Amino acid sequence: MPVYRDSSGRSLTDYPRPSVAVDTAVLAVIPDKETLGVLLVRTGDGWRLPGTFLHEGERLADAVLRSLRVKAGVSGLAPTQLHVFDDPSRDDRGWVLSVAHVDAVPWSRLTIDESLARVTSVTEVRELPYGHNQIIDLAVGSLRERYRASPDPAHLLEPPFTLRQLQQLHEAVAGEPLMRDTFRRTMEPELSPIGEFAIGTVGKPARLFTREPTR
Amino acid sequence: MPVYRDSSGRSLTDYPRPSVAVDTAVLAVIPDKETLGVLLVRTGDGWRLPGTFLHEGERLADAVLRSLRVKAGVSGLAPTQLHVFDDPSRDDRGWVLSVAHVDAVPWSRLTIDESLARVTSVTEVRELPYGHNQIIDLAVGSLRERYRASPDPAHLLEPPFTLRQLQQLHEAVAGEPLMRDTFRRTMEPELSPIGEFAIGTVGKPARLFTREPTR
DNA sequence: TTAATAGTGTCTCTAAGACATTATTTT
DNA sequence: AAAATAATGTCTTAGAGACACTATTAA
Repeated sequence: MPVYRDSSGRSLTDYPRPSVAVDTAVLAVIPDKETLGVLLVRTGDGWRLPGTFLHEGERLADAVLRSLRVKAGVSGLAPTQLHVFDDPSRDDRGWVLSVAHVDAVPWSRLTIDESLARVTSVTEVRELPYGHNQIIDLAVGSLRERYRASPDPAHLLEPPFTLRQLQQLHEAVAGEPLMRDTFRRTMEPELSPIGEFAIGTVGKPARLFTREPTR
Repeated sequence: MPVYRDSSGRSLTDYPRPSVAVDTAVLAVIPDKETLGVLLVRTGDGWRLPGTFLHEGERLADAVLRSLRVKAGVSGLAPTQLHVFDDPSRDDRGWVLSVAHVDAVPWSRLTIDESLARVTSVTEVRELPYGHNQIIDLAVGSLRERYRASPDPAHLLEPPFTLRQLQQLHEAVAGEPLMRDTFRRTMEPELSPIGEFAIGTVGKPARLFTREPTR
């Protein structure tokens, strides 16, 4: 295949190009705390979001998946782009653009090597390098937005589940209590009762739902 | 300044890197048509969105502004990132990432060289190369979202203006008629009457507003 | 039986939508 | 005066929020 030449006879690689990295905020609901946490990996002198440089011919999403397989043992995610951070002085190693990503994962699917990574509650994250705090803010806002109007869009809950379980998940994501009546009215049209009921719980057994829409 | 070396003794530029481009959908309301238009520039064999390669050490937003100064004679914009297009086979010239941007500009500030560029109604845009149709769709959706809840956020209208002028602008952006009562109730809290009235118009003179919030 | 929780009914208040009425201008 | 448009009032309906009541389980 012939190399493209522009009007000055130069190929694309004759011009300066930045390195391109991906950094990802992997969010999960921490079971005991009932709150959103973010996956951080250890560096020489602190913590940062997992990230990697884009390899030749690689898709951004694939670079994200590759970085997460190694650092957190998770696969099968579907990362979403948030923003490109492009401040030339952002990274002291050189000219590096970073494409920030977000995804959410069920806690049970995170298999973390404690010596390499940990999950920190988003309200307790310290100052991170490379503007990673800003990525976390964007990521949390983005996830909260998605969870406002529809039931568990990131599939953090394994169906079937009860409305209460769903609401507790949404409250953990939102970081605040939600109103029961409004929550039910908003979510129920997008749920299907499977005709069975929760067992072994105190109180009247709750109907079990799947995420399938009613229509 | 010493060059950074990784654990293999290589610098960042020893690894393959993509070229990074910016492509921008510049949207404006076409006066006669009362509809959204997008700025297209001529290429050898058709039309495309204005774009350019990122120069060394340059910010993405500055690359956008540089490309638009030349092609459309507009300056002072504030482009917003939409998405990074990263399909390695997207551009037949090589490995090129494109960061799509959007901005809106008052029609009166577009000074177009007819031999280089034109503005086409977004409903009449033909098939474009490099996935540029998708950028236009994202751009229009993004602008419509911004205009749903607040009065002329992109400052397409020069204050002072009447509620009718504002509604006509919003209808051009939305691409559909809006309900007068709802529109007024939504927008009026974020407008300040300047105490003067439109003159030379048929009917009862309308109050003039500025975009300043009432609080 | 009591405590806990689910499911359902319903009251009030507000906002959206729709429409009518009045005010004030140009033609 | 007639036509046009702005400004305002108000009626109806739907939904949000709040709360009460009933149903059904475990302890």
